[in-house]
Parts: sequence; structure tokens; C-alpha cells
Amino acid sequence: MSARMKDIARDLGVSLMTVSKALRSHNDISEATRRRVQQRARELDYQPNWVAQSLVTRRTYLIGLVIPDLMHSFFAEVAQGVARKFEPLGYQVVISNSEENPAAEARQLELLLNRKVDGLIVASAQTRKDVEVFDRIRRRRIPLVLIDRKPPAFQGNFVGGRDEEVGRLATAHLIEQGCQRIAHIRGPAVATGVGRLRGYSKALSDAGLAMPGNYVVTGLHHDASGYDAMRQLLARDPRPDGVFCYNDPVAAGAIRAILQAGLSVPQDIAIVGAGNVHYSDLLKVPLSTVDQSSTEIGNSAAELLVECIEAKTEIPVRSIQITPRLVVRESSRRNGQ
Amino acid sequence: MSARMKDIARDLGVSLMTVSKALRSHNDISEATRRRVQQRARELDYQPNWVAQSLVTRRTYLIGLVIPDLMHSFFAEVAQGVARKFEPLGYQVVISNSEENPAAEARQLELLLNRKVDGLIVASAQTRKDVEVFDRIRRRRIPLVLIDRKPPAFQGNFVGGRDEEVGRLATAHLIEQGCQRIAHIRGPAVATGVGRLRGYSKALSDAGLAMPGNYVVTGLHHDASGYDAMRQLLARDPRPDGVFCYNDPVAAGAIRAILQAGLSVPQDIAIVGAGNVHYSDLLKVPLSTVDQSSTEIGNSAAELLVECIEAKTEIPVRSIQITPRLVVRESSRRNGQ
DNA sequence: CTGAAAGCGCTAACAG
DNA sequence: CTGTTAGCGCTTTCAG
Repeated sequence: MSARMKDIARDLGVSLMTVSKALRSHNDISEATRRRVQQRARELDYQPNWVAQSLVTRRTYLIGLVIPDLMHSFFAEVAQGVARKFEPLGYQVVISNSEENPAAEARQLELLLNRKVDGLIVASAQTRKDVEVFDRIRRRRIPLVLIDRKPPAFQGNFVGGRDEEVGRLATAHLIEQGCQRIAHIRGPAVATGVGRLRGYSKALSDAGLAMPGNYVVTGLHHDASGYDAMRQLLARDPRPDGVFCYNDPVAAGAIRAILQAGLSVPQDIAIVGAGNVHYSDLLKVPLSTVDQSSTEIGNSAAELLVECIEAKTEIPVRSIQITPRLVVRESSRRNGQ
Repeated sequence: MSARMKDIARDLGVSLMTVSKALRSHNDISEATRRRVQQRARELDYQPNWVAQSLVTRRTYLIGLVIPDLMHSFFAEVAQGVARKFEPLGYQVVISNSEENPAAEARQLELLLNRKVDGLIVASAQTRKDVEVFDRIRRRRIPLVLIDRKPPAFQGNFVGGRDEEVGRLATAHLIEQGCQRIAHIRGPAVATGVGRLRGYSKALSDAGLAMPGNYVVTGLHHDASGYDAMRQLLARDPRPDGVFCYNDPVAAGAIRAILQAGLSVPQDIAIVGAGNVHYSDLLKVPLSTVDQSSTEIGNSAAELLVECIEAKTEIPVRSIQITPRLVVRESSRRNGQ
């Protein structure tokens, strides 16, 4: 198999310890022996065994990242941000896909803990107030940062957008564009879904508007569900003339349904999404959206986590809220601004 | 810290070994003690330490996946396929992003090896015939499957598309649609890029056509490069009336350039991409493409790798080529078929 | 500057 | 059925 320190030590007639120190350029080893050791190591193509190393140092340089969907480009971007930050520091990232399933998520977290990851970043699919899972992690003192979705009861590090503000911005923009009947395709019962819905309601009441209850329909995360939800909205009488969609994929699906019905975007119905995923300006109708700096979320979460991991003493909990930014494209531009 | 086997043993007044066996339901332990042990384990919230376990069993249940770009949805889909296959088997996947950089890729492979992953799946960014990296892996007897791109000199497991056939299909389709001047935005010097270019040339010569040399321009992987490349092609005289693009993102960028120039797709210029990424039918002009079953590539690669890992004896090298399939959408449909 | 002893948490192999 | 011994490959601690 591969060479071990023991082999180098034997070959050179020194002790295993000398080798260990020499390889790490510990400063109480003579320059001469250090060179001999490193030379021999190269000859044998010695590679340290991280498993053994981890067992004793209690550091794995492994980060667990749990996200609900790798194919959703928002999370792919987050993952990219996380990986970019960690790799230069010598960490590697285990990505786990919960597929929006809370039980699967819990199981995967358990596995990652048993693997002794140095830290965890999680975009949680937990819908209930169930923070149990995260309490267990805290009890084991594994640094944890939640991203994107903050369960209401969770008290811990968090990096994400201001969901309510996302919904408010998007909806206020539709109002400003002259939409009279504004609907919402809401997301699932996770924090982002709930917050964006709240923002939608707030913007309406701020403007003194009220919409029929059946103007809020529930979608999921994907464009297929946006398509279905939009078909329901198209059947309402009167028909909405503006829709704020939970996220960009859902918005893309909604646009598809509208065009298919022979209506136009934005003239008949204006659409705003959220997330500003990478391809959203390549769509049939370039999509107005609320940007949340996905890569920055990944970056900040990674930074925060590194601090927690490398801090000697416990660090106070932090919650970073990234301010959302409206990106107006064709799907909502009604008065040629 | 967390409980160890030792703690359970002490509490119950049995030996450490009894605990170890009981927890794994080894069959030479009495039902009674097994239950006592498992009971106590639950009370202490015992979780096995996989690092320690790995050190002795020489199995980490960790799979390394190296891809050139997580944000490219083709690779995200592949990753999804890989993860889906592995998770039920108890493996976890470390995803490493080489960002199309051969040196970074080599470095990351090294790290994954030191981590003692049980197997590797790599979509390699190596451009030269340089198979050195992979030889080292083989020498250490770590099961390896390359995907998507097969370096010419590589002799080992592979799962991917038939690149030449991809290029041939796409180009033949453009010919059939009546295009007279067919250009190609080729990819980088990796196998997929080279193969697809070859297919393009083959389709042309099969049809007895010849195109000016400057009808082949080089792009990269992203839509931005597709945009730039298309701008070059637009300046050719005569202008091409059909373009086969290296992949879907590049094609999306090319379409953007064409529309911006005030021309139409497919009437003025027909476009075909490759990869059939998930959002390609939501684009401005729904994109014709050559499907390569990205998820299936991930799946097959994972299956093949599992076999190699779990086989007692060395398994003969296999090369799985997935047959590409043309998907015709609006971007190339010229005669209302 | 170098090395011997001890141990990280667990399992394989064998003995009782 | 249960326990003992040995060791995975490395580092920490402390004595020479």
C-alpha cells in the first residue's frame, strides 16, 4: 500500500517521531535530518493519512453542507460560494442533498456528525418549529450556521436574506407598475416561504389594498409547480394582473403557463420572482426578480463558520441579514421606465 | 464530549469488545446483553466515531466527486445522480470544484486520496494527454471512474456520451433544416470539445459540404463566451445561417447575441446546443439540443464505482457510452415539422 | 535536537 | 457467549 511514516523512519534509521516532526517542519529538528526525511518522503511518494491524523487531532478539515436541492441554481451558487471560501483554507466540503425532506435532512446531519465534520452549514427543510435537530448539534458543540431559511425558534448563527423585505419589495414594485390585482404564488411552509408571503401582505396593506383570499396559491420550489399554480390563478375571476412568485424557477413556470394561455407578460400579467438565478435574464421573458446575492450568502456563511471553528473560545451568536435588491427586467416593466 | 464505547462498557461492567459486538448485532452475543448495551447506548446518545472506525476498517464510505463547475447545471445534474445512488448505500459524497483548472484538479485529487475516499468520480479538466494524475490513482488502487470527458490516453472506467455522435447529430439536423452555411462554436480542448468538433466536420463531409475555416470559433463553457463567439460569427461574410454550439449555456449566449443584433432565431440563424440542461426549454427561444442524460451519467458512474469498490477481485475496465438523442425545439425548427 | 511511552476510538483474531 | 491482546497511522507529552 502507500508509504507510512514508519517506512521512512526504518529506511533512515531514525525514530518515527523524528519523521513526524520533520515532515511538519517542526522547529526542533535539525535542518539536515529534516531534509533527509523530506527527501525520502518524496522518493516513497509519502502521503499523510488524514484519517489517522484526524483521530488524534480531532480535526477533520471536513465541512458538511446540507441543502435541499443541488439542481436549484440558487443553492448551487451558495455551494460554490461556500466551497470557494473553504478550499484555500484546506477544508473540503461534503454536500448532502435533503431533497426538501426534513427526515432525510436529520438523518444526513447525524451522519455528518458521526463523520466528525468540523462544522456545518445547513439550508434547512424543517417546517415545524422543530429545532430539536439543531439543539443536538449544539450540544455536541459542532459549529453550525444556518443559511437562507431560519426556523422561527432557532437561536443560532444565521446568514440569509430578509424574506419579508423580499416580498415587500417585489409586491410594492408591482403596485408601482400599476397592477391592480396582485396575486402571490407562495412557497412551502419554510421560513422563506412564510416571510415572503408576509412581505406580500404587508406591501398590500401599506398601500391600502386588499386582495381576495384566493389570490394566494401554494406552489413548491420548481418551475413545474409554478406552472400548475399559475393555471389555478388564471381561472380566477377577475384574473390577477400581477403575480409575485416565491422564487425564480416558480416564476419561470408561471410565465410558461401565461404564454401558453395566449396572454402576454408583462402586458396582461406582470411577474416578479426572487433569487436572481443565473439564467433568469436568458428566459423567454427576462425575469424581474429580487436578488439575494446567493454567492455572498455562501461566502459569508463560510466566513462565519471558519471563525467559529478557529476561535479558541465560544463566539457570540451572529445573524447576518443580507439586504435584498430589486432587479427589474422585462417581465414586470409596464410603463417603459 | 460524546459518549464512547468505553463509557458504555464501564457503566455496564462488561468489556469494550462486548459493546462493540453488541452494537453491531454480531451474532455471538446474547440477546440479553445486546439489549442492555443498546439500551445504555441510547441513554448516552452514543454515536459511533467513523474516523476511528475508518482507521481500522480502511473504509471511509466517502466518495470524491470532482467536477469543473457546479453552477453548470449539467454537472449539478450529474452530481445529483451520483448522490442519489450513493446515499442509500451509506456513502457520502465530497464534491470538489476544479473550476476547469487542471492544476487545481490534480491538487484536489491528491487531497481526496489523502482523505482515503473509497472511490473517485471525475469529470476531468485535463487538456493535455496528461494521464499522469490518473495513473497515480490507479497505482494506489483507488477505484476511479471518469465521466463526460475521456482524455485520449486514458485507459480506465468511463461513462459519458459519444461526443462525435453529438456533433454529428446536431450538425446533420441543421443541414436537414436547410441551413447552407453552418458554423460551430467549439468548446475548449477537452475531449468533449474535440469530439463534438469532429462530429461537426464529419456531418459536413458526409453531406459533401465544406465550410470556410473561420466558421469554427472557440468559446468556453459559459453563456458569456457563447455571446462573444457569436459576435465574431456575425461579422463573417457571408454570415452563417446555422450554428452548432458546444453546449447549452454557450448556445443561450449565442442566441442573446443574435437577437441583440436584430436578427431572429431560427429564421435568420438556427441554433443547436448540447446537454439538454433543465432550463433550456424556458429560454427566450426554446433551445434545440442534444440530450446526454446527465442524471443517467451520474447514476451509471455511481453504479460502476460501487461495483469496483465492493468487488473482492479487480474488475475489468468498462467504458459506457450513452447514445445521444436529438431534442428539437424552436431554435432550429425552420420548416414547421 | 531526538526518541520512548501513551493513547485517539475502534475492530480483527483468537483464547477462554 | 465473553474477554484479552494487538494494532490501524498518527500526534502529544515529556524525558533524555
